[in-house]
Amino acid sequence: MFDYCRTLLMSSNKNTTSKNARKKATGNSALEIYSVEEQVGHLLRRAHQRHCAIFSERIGKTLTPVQFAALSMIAQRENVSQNLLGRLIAMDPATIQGVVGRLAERNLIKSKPDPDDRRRQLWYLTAKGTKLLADLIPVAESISAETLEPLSAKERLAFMKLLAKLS
Amino acid sequence: MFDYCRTLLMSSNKNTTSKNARKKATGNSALEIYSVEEQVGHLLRRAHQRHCAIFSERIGKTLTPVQFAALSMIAQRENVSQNLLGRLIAMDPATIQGVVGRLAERNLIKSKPDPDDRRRQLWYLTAKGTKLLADLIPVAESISAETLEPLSAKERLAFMKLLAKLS
DNA sequence: CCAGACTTGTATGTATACAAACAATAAGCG
DNA sequence: CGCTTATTGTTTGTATACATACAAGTCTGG
Repeated sequence: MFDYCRTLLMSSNKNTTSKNARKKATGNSALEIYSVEEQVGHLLRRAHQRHCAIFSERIGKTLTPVQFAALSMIAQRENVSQNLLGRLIAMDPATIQGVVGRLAERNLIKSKPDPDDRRRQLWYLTAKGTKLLADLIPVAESISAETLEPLSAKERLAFMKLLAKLS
Repeated sequence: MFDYCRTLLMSSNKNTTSKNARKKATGNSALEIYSVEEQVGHLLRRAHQRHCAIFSERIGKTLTPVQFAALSMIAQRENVSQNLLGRLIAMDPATIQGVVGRLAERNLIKSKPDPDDRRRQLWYLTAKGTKLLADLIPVAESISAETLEPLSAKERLAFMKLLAKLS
């Protein structure tokens, strides 16, 4: 999963090299000047895509980035409800449900009813989940490093500061 | 679509405010120090999420960010094959197929066979697609601006430069 | 204490996003 | 020319991501 970006980087891209194939401007309309590739949104999408490709290369089929985030957060906040877990890592209730379900299916997390609220289940790591997470954290750190690898040490710091303001 | 991030920002977040609920460290293991929320990958995901929420707020159900990107690129490179289009905006062949299909269904784009390659269809904008794109480009520009709004003018420039290196 | 508002979790439907496998066509090479 | 390899597009299956609607439980103001 998520290897597409890498494939792109490695491919010869024979057909993408005709960079000057852009339409001749017949006027000055926005339509002929606007360039999606230079927009923040597109660059954010690409950067995230690249990160996921690196993640997938290192961690492969063990966990997805989102599953890893959920597992990490459950480690930080033991006995967390599904809903709160979602808010903590910015996931929709409908989304977190699937994530939690897949982690539970694999016995990485378990739940018990909340004594204070009959609607809630409180989630915690199993021994298997704890072990897996402990094994993966060093890898995750190297993934973060590789994601930022194109930047100098100074740039990395600056970038992280600015990025934090946009999330 | 994509309004979840906005909902989050606006909600009172009653249950997320207990920021010190983090487990007491009983040792010095990576497991108790590691913090997903501070990782590049997570921040990239959040920033992209926020951008999509802004996009959805402004453009709503008309087009998704990805559909808009595809439409824009077809405007820039008229008579582009599905596959090349995907490469130009960093989309999997399987993904771009669905995107192109939905745009075609709505008569925003059309295709003709490539005389040089019987496998290819060459895509171009319909009048309706051209009109829609022209109408949306100013909105898209304001979306980019709002996405970067938390940064100062200087910071925006710096951020875009660094982000471009990571995509 | 109770009616309305909110929260939690579920379900359904649509849209990315990608892996993997495939058929049809094209291109390269001996 | 045939053989191999690469490209194009499709299909299937899984995993986010979110809107929308909903049932069940909790909370709060009057």
